Amino acid sequence: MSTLKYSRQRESIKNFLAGRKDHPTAETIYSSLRQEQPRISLGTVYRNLSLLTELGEIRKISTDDGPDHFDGDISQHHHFICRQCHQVSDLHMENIDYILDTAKKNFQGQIEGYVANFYGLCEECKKTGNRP
Amino acid sequence: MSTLKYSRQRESIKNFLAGRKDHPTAETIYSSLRQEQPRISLGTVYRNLSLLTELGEIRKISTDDGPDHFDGDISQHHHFICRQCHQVSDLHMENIDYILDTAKKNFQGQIEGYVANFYGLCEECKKTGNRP
DNA sequence: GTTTTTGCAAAGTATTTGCAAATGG
DNA sequence: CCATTTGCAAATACTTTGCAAAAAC
Repeated sequence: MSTLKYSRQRESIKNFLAGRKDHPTAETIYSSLRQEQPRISLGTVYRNLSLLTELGEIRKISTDDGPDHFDGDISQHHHFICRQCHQVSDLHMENIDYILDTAKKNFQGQIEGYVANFYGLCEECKKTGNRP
Repeated sequence: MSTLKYSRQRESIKNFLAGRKDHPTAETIYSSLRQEQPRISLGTVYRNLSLLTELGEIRKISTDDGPDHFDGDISQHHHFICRQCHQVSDLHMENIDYILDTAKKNFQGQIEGYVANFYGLCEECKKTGNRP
């Protein structure tokens, strides 16, 4: 296995994610970082996002459609995805990890984790009454 | 809005899904149906899968990586995705819809539904001791 | 006959990868 | 120096789409 070396790009990506409450896509991260580091490449962003996700330093949020989003907050929480504007927001709520126990009851394999995504209309889209 | 016309291709796709307990991808469905209908196209498969999903006659299963899977069983249940072989299996379990109520407590938007995917090692991969 | 659906191929979106050069330790 | 990371561009994976022909009604 290989040792991890410091990289300014990776550091920026981590910092960028840490400083935001929304959940940007690779493309968004790329565009933003490019203002400070004009030579950073999209490939590098993707490579580092994958690496950081594997390391468990950030979380990847896959939705039913569109690109993946990324979250610098790895604390226990879930996400809400608006079916209208596709915004991803945090959904801090009481711990529901007991659904793991419920799931394990009738399953032979080894369950290690779960992802719960909630769907609907975000506050904004609800207000503006946008149609499905 | 437009009226729906019968199509042999759409019917085959529905039947194919109804006759299986696994959760094939568009590509798998395409390959299988092609043995009976050599001229069916992948585009048609995708178009019908989207349509059937919108109509609520089948379910689309998006995972953290790889192509979407499809499920002909629209009864209330969840899915387990093996991190090793990427197989998707059914996880019939006690109803956990109350997590909706838990989620709604601290959220301003309108939550309409959720998707809970469970991850880990399937029975097979657990046995054969494949590494992560 | 009119509308919907198809097959085909081409385009679109999201992501990964090969490689030589740059950077880190 | 040697190992890792980068930028760039090309490649890949998955899905959607335009259009003329075929099928449904």
